[in-house]
Amino acid sequence: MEHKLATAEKKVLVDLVKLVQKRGLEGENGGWKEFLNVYDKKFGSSLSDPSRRSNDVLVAFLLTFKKKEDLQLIARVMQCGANRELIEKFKQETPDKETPEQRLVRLTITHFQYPTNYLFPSYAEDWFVTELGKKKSKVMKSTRMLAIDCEMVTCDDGTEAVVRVGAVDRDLKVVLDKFVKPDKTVFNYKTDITGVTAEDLERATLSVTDIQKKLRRFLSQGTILVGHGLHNDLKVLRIDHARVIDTSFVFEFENAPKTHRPSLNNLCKAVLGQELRMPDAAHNCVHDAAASMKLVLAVVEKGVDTTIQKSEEMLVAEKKRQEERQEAGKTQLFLHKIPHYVPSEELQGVLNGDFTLVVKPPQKEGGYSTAVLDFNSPEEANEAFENVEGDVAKDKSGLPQKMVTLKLSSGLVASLYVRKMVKDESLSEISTTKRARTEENNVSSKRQKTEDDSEEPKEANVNQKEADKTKLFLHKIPHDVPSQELHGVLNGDFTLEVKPPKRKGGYYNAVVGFNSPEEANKAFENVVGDVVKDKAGLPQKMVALKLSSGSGASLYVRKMVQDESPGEISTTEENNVSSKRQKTEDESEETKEANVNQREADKRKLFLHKIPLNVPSQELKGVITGKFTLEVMRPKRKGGYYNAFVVFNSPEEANKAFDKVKGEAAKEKGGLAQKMVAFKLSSGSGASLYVRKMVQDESEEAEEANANHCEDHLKEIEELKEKLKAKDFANSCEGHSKEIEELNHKLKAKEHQIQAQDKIIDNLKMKLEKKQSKSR
DNA sequence: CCATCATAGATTCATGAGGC
DNA sequence: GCCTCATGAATCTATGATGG
Repeated sequence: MEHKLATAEKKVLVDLVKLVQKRGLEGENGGWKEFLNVYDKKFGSSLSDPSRRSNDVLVAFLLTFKKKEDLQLIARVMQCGANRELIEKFKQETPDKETPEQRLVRLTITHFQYPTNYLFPSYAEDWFVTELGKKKSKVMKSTRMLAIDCEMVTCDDGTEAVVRVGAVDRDLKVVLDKFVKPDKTVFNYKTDITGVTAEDLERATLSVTDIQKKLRRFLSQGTILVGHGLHNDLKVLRIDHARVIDTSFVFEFENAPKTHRPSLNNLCKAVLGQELRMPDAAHNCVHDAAASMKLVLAVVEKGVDTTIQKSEEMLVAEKKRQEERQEAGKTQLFLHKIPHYVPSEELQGVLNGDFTLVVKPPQKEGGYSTAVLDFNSPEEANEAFENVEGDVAKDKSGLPQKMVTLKLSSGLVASLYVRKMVKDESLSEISTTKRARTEENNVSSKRQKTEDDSEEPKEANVNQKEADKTKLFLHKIPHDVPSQELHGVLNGDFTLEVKPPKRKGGYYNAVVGFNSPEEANKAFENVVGDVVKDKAGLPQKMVALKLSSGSGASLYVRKMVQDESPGEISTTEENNVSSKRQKTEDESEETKEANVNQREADKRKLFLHKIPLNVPSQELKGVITGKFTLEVMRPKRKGGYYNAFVVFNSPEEANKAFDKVKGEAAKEKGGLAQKMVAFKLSSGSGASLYVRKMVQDESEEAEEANANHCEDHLKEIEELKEKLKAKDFANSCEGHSKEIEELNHKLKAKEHQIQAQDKIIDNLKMKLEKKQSKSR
């Protein structure tokens, strides 16, 4: 074995390692990755693609297998690889001697799916492995063929069992047609498909082993086994045979994707010009076996090409299906990759318009869901799609889609995709060939590009510098900062043009457009923060802002041009405190409303975080009092912590529950109320976690709270000032100057904080006023 | 209806380079 | 030294086709 491995072709070794990996087999050092970690200290499992490893490593890994069945599998794969090589070699050396039958065998066993589908665990005892016969050249030339097909039922243990076997020889003579008695209880006969009933099986006496025996005499001397999807049949019959022709491997429809294996029925229609069975009719294994034999004979005897044109009928059917899909798709939009934690109600907010929403839950827990939106007319669907914020991209098949990032009422940010179900009107003609389709795509992407090219640069080129003077550039904005909140960063009348992050979870940028250079300048000066130069020498300020969600964020505000006269507007001017932010026009009603709704929802929630993984979510119910539902989030990392939301029916209940939590109240970084809770698990061990409110109290009484907050700060400032004075007074030694400086610094920081708070309060007041005037 | 399979698309993760 | 970005590999998911 060692010798065989050492001299094997790289491809064989690579396939072997991949197969071993796929089957989850482990050698003495464990699986492939574990082996790498032990064997290769330098790269370890980071370079785990077998095809990028040397033969030596591959062989060393394969030699760690010592179990008998593993060794047998390895030997078999080696044999398989050797066979393939031999056949290729045979073909190259004597191309004229290859019989048509042998050519089909070669096509089958060199098919890329052959190794995964036709390597059976035939070392097991109840398997029947056929013998080819001694003389290779004779075997290669044998043209005897036998087509088989089976009908299977599902058993109560979920496995499949063969219940009927049909076999047909080269002359289409039926040599076997028997029912098989399964050795397990049948769960589902699937009679409409198999055509087999419980009654049929009452008379059956044969077992799989009996069938193996009956087939044995046909399968010597290099007889070729023929079938459609033959590996399925061989698997249930537990027969391992080396010379096979699988018609689903051999034939392919022109222009069909690689993965689309042809169905037996379609092949019959296209190659033989006759229908195998009426639609919805049950299968008959004798007919199916005969059909695959006829297909092979068509190639062998009539020289039919194995790459076949789709029949007129197929094309028509395809076209019809596509048209139907198009028609239905015109009034629909498709949402996909929706994270599991997005409640379906919140999806309504993603799009505007009148539609019905059908959500398909994720297949696995914690997976993604999809949803279909049905509109009343194609126009409405189109309009709703146009209104979605985001860049249009094409999915794989050329359908337009946009990535949407939405903020949930829970404070989480989720991203999902909105996809149209049809191509854009202008290119909606249905293409029938692949080439036409790709051409169409090229045209459309080109068209998009030229549009983009012609619009943006033209505008920008008119007078770049003049235009830039009226702009400020916000950059390094964390992705979780909603663009609406950026309005609070600057005062003045401006428009905001948001550039989405280049990568998910990355930072995004925004261009702020003012009416005049002066306004832009003024707004920049009013930003709280120190001016620094960026790399290119443009003035910029770092801004720390507090989001309505309570968390903090920082970003940069940069001028787009050099300062012409830096002293023109002084930074020490006092007008910044009282200036009120004007509401920009592009802040739509919907977003405002959505924000309000989110806040309302947030009020009813508490956020538990840093919950150790060993705390069962059930036990969390003991930490919080009251009636609530618990939404547990999955941990982001193994061995880390997890978080959870506690949702109450009303904000009051949430507040009450928070107050009742035992623990010292503190403020987290973003200023939200938070308590650390230590408690005992039922297992006896202790645990601790944090309970946090989701919102900072706002408007009405909340504003008062904010005001109090400010008063607190003022007090603190007074105190600091007094301290400063006292220090000054007590000793003016130089040794204390450092301390004084520090205190001064603190003072300044506090002032900044107050300014920021002021701004937020102003902001909120504005919003409140606006809302009240609206509701009147 | 179900299971299987391969694939494409998307995200996550790890890593190195480079800015601040 | 921390942070981001770019890159590529690994991993996950939905999909669509097959078979019964």
